[in-house]
Amino acid sequence: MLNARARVSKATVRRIPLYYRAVQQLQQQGVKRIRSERLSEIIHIPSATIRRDFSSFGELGKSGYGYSVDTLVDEFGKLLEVQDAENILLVGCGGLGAALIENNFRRNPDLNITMAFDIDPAKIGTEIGGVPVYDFRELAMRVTPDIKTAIIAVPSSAQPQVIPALEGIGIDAILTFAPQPVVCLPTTTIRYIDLTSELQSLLFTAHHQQLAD
Amino acid sequence: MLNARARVSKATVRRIPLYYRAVQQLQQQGVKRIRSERLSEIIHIPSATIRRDFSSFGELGKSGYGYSVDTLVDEFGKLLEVQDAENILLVGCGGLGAALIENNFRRNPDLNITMAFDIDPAKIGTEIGGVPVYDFRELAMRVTPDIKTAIIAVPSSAQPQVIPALEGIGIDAILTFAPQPVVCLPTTTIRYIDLTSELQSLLFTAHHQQLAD
DNA sequence: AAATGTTTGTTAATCCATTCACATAGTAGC
DNA sequence: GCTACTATGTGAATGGATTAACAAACATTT
Repeated sequence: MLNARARVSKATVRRIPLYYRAVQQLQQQGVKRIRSERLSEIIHIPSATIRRDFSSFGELGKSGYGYSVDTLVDEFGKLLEVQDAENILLVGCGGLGAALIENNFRRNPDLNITMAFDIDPAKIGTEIGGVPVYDFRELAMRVTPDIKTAIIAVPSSAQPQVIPALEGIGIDAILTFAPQPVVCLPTTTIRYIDLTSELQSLLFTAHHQQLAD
Repeated sequence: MLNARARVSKATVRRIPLYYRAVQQLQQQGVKRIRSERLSEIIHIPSATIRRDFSSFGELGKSGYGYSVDTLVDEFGKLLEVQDAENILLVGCGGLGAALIENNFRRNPDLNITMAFDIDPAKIGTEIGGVPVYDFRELAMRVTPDIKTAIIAVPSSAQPQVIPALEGIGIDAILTFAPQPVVCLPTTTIRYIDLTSELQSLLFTAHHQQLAD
């Protein structure tokens, strides 16, 4: 599994889910073996990059043969720990939060939003897509100790109060849609999805493009 | 404005929206000048990176003084073309699509989702947050020629049909939530937001982290 | 107006990631 | 088993982005 000698670069980490999804699809199609060159055509990542990425997880392939699809599914599955379910809490049940609950990463049975929090009395006590919505002030009371991951979909201004509360109950991985930059504990891994920034930088590139990007 | 001699790196482009948002906030707070060192504390980007980024747009600052907040707001506003409204169409009015319409980038009056498309008869003809939902088969008929930008929030499997249709009506900038990699015209700028991948790579980092990231 | 202090813009150094290119190791056919 | 292919894994080269560090430019104070 994780090759102690080789370090896995950040860029590689961001690609693991793409690899995993692609080899899963191949497996479902009954494909048994895959060459880096062919995989490159499917996911639009250069074959040299694929080979280097794969090799940082050990020697997964065979010269003159390629990679066994089953092996890749296994290995990436282990890397992403898809065997043990990841229970996730969500803070903020506005339109975006509700959409995330309803979606609930349906393709990935190991990813489950199991509870949600809000401060709106109209929402507290209800269920969204079978997921109970609790009062955010009852966070510590309601949360189960298996939950280490949170998704934040609250207005940016509310985020500075949310993060310390989450850290206080043992959350160490946070995905947030609020662009407000925050200070968090060194043990907390945080990732931002900033929809407005994505759109604005996309438009900048489109408007100023000489060459395709 | 755009400094012809200096080229703007992709990494810089992705930061422009963050800079714009920060200097707007400073302006609203009545702040007149800002040093790169101080801005660095606010947005958590190293001051050297900020200075290098800013200098790629011309000499915006003054030695021994810093940057005028008003100048920065002006310049970044011009770069992002916030004076002329960008009309956007949305394809796919499921939970996520509806949430995006209702949000509609409210902080940015220049970004407007003005029409939406779906193939569900139950949705066609309705309005979501004041935005009309049309039949996707009427795309060419309904679209106005001012629209050059689209957001796709359809199931991944439907995306290969959606993209060529959009390109056919002159769309050249696409933001999509469907991770399915696609081939598109060289003149089309496309950006993916892949929620599952973001979450999976976040979890990988959190689980395997020795050092904070 | 001179002296002191501050902060930029940029050159050089470093770091990280991608890509090339090929020796090596294995496959497939005969 | 031997020969001709094929595709990996990786050392070396390249490219892109970040960071350090400082001369030059301006502000401020006296």
